Amino acid sequence: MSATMHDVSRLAGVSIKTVSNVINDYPYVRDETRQRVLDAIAALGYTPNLSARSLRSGRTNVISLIIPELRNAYFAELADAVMKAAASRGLSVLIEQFGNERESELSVLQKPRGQMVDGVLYSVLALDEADRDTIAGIPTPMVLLGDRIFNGPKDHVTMQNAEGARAATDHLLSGGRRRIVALGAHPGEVIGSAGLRLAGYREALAAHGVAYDERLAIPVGTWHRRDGAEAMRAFLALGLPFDGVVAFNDTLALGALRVLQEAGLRVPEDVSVIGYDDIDETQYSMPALSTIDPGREQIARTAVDLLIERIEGGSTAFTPREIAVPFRLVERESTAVNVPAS
Amino acid sequence: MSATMHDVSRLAGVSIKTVSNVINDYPYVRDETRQRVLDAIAALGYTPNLSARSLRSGRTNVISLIIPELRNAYFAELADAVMKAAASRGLSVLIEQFGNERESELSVLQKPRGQMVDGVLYSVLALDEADRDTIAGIPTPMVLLGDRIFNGPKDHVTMQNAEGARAATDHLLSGGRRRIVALGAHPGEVIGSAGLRLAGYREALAAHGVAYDERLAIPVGTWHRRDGAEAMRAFLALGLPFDGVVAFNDTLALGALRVLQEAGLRVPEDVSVIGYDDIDETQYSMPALSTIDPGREQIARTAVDLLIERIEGGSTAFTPREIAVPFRLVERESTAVNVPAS
DNA sequence: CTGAAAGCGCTTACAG
DNA sequence: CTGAAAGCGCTTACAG
Repeated sequence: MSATMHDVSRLAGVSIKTVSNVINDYPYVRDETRQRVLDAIAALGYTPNLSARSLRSGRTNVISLIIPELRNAYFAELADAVMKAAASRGLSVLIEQFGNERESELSVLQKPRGQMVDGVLYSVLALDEADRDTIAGIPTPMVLLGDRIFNGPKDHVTMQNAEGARAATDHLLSGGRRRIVALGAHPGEVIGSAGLRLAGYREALAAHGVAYDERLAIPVGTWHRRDGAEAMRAFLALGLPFDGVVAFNDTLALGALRVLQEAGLRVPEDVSVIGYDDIDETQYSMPALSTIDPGREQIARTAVDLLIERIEGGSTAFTPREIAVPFRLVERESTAVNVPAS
Repeated sequence: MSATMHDVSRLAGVSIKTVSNVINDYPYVRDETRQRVLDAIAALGYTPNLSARSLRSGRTNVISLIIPELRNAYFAELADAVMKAAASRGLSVLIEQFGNERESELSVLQKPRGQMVDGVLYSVLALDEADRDTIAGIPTPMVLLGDRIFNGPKDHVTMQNAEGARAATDHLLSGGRRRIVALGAHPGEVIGSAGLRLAGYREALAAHGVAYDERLAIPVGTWHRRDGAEAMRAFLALGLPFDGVVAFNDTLALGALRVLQEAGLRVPEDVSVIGYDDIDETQYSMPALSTIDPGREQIARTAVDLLIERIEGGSTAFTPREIAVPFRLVERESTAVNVPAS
């Protein structure tokens, strides 16, 4: 029902190849011919059939972004950054969510929807080195975001988790805090964000000569606001002294903030609090939350660029690369007060 | 390079049509034949080429969702709901953002990416009745979300804006509040969310015999947290007495909440506050925010279902329908205290 | 229940 | 600078 290239070529009095040349900005078309074709396109309201183009060219110009959940502000902001980076390279983005279940993470990764996209950006959550072969076996060009799979089977854009957490902790220590809670630990984890951030926290303590007290490293499984609030409430009930909180993401920090204030503790006077991620909301919380900006925009741009190279180069062309994007310490109200070092 | 139907048919010793029948669950295939085909598919790791299928069938099984911005929690949650509703009907979702500029809203609507999707869900922001013909002229099956275009050119799923705002206002009035700020007005607007919500606010006042004081209807152009905070700060500077706030969305309410508390006003004791949208965060703010749940899940399901009907029925098959989804008042801490009626 | 054939609308060598 | 032809990998009548 809608016009095809044949209709355009007939109306313009040229061959279908010439129409294709005009559409694809092939340079060697006479101006007059080009104009005739352009006029015909406008007159017919012609738009190329993208399925036909994809079938023939093998490219869809769509990539997918596989994330746990869009309702999580961190991933919504990541998706926004990826969509903008992709748009600047002429790509559209198909978002797929897998939630918090390992099963569904695996099945989303493997389903044939992959046939409709040129490549995949995948923000790893539950999978780890044990799943290396599974991921290596996926033929679609793929770039990983996140931190769990090392010596990776695919290109990988990471943030500097340990370094960022170290800087966050150092920031509180430099403000005179000595009893600093680490909120969001995953005991036993080594290569995930929680493990790396805990390592950074410990490095900072060591550098300042402060002993690590494992009672201050609070385990929190999932990193939602409710989890942060509950964990902080439980910690307060223990009655241990503390003067700072390094939360392993902003959402945990915001949940903790609320509980601290309900308990009558002043932030930052009594407790200095810092998060991780620099989600938009940290600018507006009360008090505004200090945090680590992991370099989201740069992560998105880098990942899209690597993926395009993979797509164009054939996915097995060269060995996987790992790129760590620099972070930035963002100082706001929640850490604005120094105390005399004890 | 990857296997095709021909490879499968050759390996299974059947015709290509039989392979197609198996893949598409055509019932009249002998069990033994089906199994041979299934084995061949597994052996070759065959997955259908979706571009070829789309070219032939005219269907991509992808719809697009056109929204202002994913970083806004309301739209992230809407996108989540739409993706879940779409997935349950076998559809993927391509998200397109247009930001806050009218120009870009128009251009996203009209770009040929439409050729790659079966239909479009479009959350109207800046366009209105003046753009009716533009929207009517778009051939792609389309369902509108939002409130600005009436006697619409397309199917339309709306929330009950006026009724919801009326219920929110009535909730504060029933709690004894009499000087209620309306936060987020768009002066002169009639058919948009702001106009409708203001109308609902006024209806509730009238029903309680409270005179409308236009100094309490605070204009706020965009509805971000910063805007709510700034508008509330400016209002406090006027020194007018008030005891309640009906914010036209949750984000405004959260911004206002912070400023009220900074100014030493207690919520809900001194000022009762209610928002609109029921975004996840309202459960965790301090205090937890009362709000109107506009029925997001139902909006998403209804819109996806209408769109599928349009896609399957041909987009001009019947006259546009308008469906208003019921809302729900969600009472939380921010309105939990009644005061004696003055 | 299964097969042979046409064709969806493009792009891409190959010619000229 | 432009044309004629092949073919990407499916689905869909049409037969039998």
